Amino acid sequence: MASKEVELWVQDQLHDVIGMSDRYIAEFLISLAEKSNSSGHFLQKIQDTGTLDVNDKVTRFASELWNKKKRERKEEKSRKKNIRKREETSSSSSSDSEPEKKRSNRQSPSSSSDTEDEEKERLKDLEERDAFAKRLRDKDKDRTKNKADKGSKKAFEEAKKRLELAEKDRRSMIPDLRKSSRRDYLKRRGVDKLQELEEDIADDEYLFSKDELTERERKDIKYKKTVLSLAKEHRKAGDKLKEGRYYMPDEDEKPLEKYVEPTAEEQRPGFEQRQWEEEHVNKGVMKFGAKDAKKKHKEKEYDFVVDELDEIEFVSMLQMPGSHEEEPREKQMSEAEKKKMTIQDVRKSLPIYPFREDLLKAIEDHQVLIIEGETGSGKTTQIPQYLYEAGYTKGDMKIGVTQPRRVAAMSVAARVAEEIGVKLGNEVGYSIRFEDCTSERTVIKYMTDGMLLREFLSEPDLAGYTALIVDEAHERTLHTDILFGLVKDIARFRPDLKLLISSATLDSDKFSEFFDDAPIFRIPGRRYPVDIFYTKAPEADYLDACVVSVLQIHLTQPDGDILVFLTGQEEIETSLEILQERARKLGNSIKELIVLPIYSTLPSDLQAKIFEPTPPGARKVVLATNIAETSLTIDGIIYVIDPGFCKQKSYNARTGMESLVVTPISKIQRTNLGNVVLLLKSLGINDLIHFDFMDPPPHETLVLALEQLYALGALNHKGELTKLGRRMAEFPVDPMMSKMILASEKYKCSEEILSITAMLSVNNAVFYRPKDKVVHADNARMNFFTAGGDHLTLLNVYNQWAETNFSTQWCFENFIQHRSMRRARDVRDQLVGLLERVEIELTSNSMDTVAIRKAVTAGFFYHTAKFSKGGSYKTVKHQQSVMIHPNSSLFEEQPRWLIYHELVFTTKEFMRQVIEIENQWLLEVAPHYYKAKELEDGSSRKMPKTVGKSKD
DNA sequence: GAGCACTGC
Repeated sequence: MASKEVELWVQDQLHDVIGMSDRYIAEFLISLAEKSNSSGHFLQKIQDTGTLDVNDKVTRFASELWNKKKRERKEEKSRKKNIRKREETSSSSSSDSEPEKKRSNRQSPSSSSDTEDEEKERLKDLEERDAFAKRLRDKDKDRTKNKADKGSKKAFEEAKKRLELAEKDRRSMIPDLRKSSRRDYLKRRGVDKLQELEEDIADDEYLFSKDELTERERKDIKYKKTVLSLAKEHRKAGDKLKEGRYYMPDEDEKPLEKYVEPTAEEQRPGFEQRQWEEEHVNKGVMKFGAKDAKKKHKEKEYDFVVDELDEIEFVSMLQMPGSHEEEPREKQMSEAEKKKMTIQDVRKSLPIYPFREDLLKAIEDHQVLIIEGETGSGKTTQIPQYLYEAGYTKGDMKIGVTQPRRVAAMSVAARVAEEIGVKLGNEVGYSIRFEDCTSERTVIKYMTDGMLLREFLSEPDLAGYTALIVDEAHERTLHTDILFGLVKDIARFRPDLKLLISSATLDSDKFSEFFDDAPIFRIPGRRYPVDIFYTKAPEADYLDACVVSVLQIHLTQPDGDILVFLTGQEEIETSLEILQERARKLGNSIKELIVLPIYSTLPSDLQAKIFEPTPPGARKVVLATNIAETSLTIDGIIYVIDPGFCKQKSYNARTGMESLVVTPISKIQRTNLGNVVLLLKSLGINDLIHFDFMDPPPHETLVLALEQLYALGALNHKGELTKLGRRMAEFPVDPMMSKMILASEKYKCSEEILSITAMLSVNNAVFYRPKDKVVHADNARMNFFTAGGDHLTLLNVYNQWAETNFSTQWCFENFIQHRSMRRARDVRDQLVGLLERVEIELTSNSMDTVAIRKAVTAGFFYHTAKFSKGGSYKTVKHQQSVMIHPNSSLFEEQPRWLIYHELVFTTKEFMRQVIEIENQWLLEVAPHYYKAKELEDGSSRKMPKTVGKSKD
């Protein structure tokens, strides 16, 4: 936990060290220090950001800060005790004392301490809450029995499809490659990188010559040397190498037939035949980013290219060798041979296989094990099977495996089901939001980490599991972080539960430390060699460079589609135009170039175009945002152009220190913790301040979340979960939303509120607004405007869509994004189920917009703003100046009082999704939070009367 | 008068 004291100290020092100071920089440096395992390491990290010249001052500062943090951590550790009580929330009085104090000062309805009545009410509520929780548990028991087969066929097919298109490994490989390419690009930007590297090595040798080096440091130095020598060789080779690259062909020269000196391999007899076979095998299996071991082809087919016309300067070039290189490349097998390879053979060929026995032994010996292994080592698919084969699932016990992404959970489960030879959903299943493909037979269960978190609600001790694998732990989502704290705790009182934390190389030490120095099991080796090229990417005009690269590839390289990563819609549209224009100019002299854009807000029918097979003789270019990085797979892509730029506007990014922003400061600061707090409280964790987070969120963020939950009525004045809070926890939405949903019971409009919630949760992706049809799109949007505000407009959209029987065509005609609507429907369906679960009836009251708006107010009274002057608003609690977003239906109306759904800071502080309310409602729905005095209008003029019916 | 992208429940 970053203490205020240290932060202030850093801010102070910064003036001296870099001549300026800023809170965010201070926060950033502190978090950097926290993540470093020595002050030297910390200094290196500072250096890596490329923003500070490392001089004496900086060095001294770094060492002081690191030591401060170290001391702080020590103190923290000794203070921490596991205070948590594990039974279903007891009504004991152990609770957060801090927020309580704050609350009683500021917000308690009566300033006096607990009256008798209050105490009675509290106890009654707790009783009701526990009774409710028990009912839920009973319900869950019944339900798990008939989960089987529900929707599993559809899910099975879907997963199969996904599997064919994509394997998990390639999904994670591409982002890894991109990440490392970006990281290195940033690290190495500068004038002469080679020189710097040389100096670096010299420095290392000088600085650490006397120290005992760790394995990694040795590796690191060796790596640097390899890079240097390769790069030097490359330089020497100079033009000779360049010739092998793209160039603009002369008119009469056929680029593809350019003569190349035959290699030894080529001179061996039968080469052409082999080459032909290879080509055809590859045609069959070539897919974008297919880095997986199963498809057997080498990685070299993908070039990461960014270059200017004929000036390609590699900053560094190296091959990360694969441990299996000495074996014949399986790629060279004939198709018939390939088929012979049974699933078992494939399993045995994975890098993890030789370690099977050792691994099982280690798992047997240790309760918690950190598993470190490269992507592609087979850990995700194999370890659960090893455990299964070793009998860990005897007696209907389960092995749980978490994945950070839905598709990963699905496709890996499908893969493993296939390997074991069972139907997906039977012994092997997966569980993700909107889709539960498991049955009572399921013993290996893949799921998203968020799903496991939800599972805690109904099974707080995870009694059904003998082993839990947290895969891709290095991705560190908020969910996994919480999961770590929970499982670490569970492991203490369930010694039979095995805990495996699987991670790529970087962070295993940190995981080990967190899990009380758990041993690390390393799986060495990489299945296939991977080539990485870093280019000295020009910072300016990189868009142009991309376009040039595309054309170069098109003109000079063999068939195969191109994928270009760009940062946003605007750039995609620009390059689309340029490419089409240039291709047109070249006319019939070149093969057809099909340019297709893809970004998240593009309607799905247009998105689908990128999956259509490329016609013979043509080449497809896909211009994509990061969307393609993780969530889709395109056949036929052979060339990937990645300029290494990543737009990352963080909440804090307004400091002008852009290079610092490359590392986001903390996900937690941008996330609403309320949800998490509610979940933890529901799990009986009362003392959140001392919850064992791997990286604790800022203290204030936690306290704020607690305060907000109190105001919403989810916690009582002792910080205990109320019945309302327990019910709210069931909903996978932010607390204000779940409060709004629960409040709809009282106003008899739960149907409407659910629709609104669903629509709000697909935020800002409802209306489609293509650049070339702005006017039409805006008109279409305005046609949906409904008196009262944006929530009602969204409701209107949903209802109209529902009336057309959820028609795609209708969406198309009305500039509505069908994909978002489908998601809204999924969300809504889920919410309907949950509403039933928390014992609330579905009721509809669509005409009474006052009721609907009151329900909204009951959840969002925090977000009240009052008209001030000059078209601007002031938030009631913080007197912050805000504006209505220009897209809002109330942009011109400017009602006196309104509730906003969220604040976004772009060019100004905007309220997005606003709804008109009356100030009196605030007293009705949140009397404990608002005093009548705060809500005085300050004007003699009365508000237009709209009570009972909305205008219009 | 606006406008980076993506993941998860």
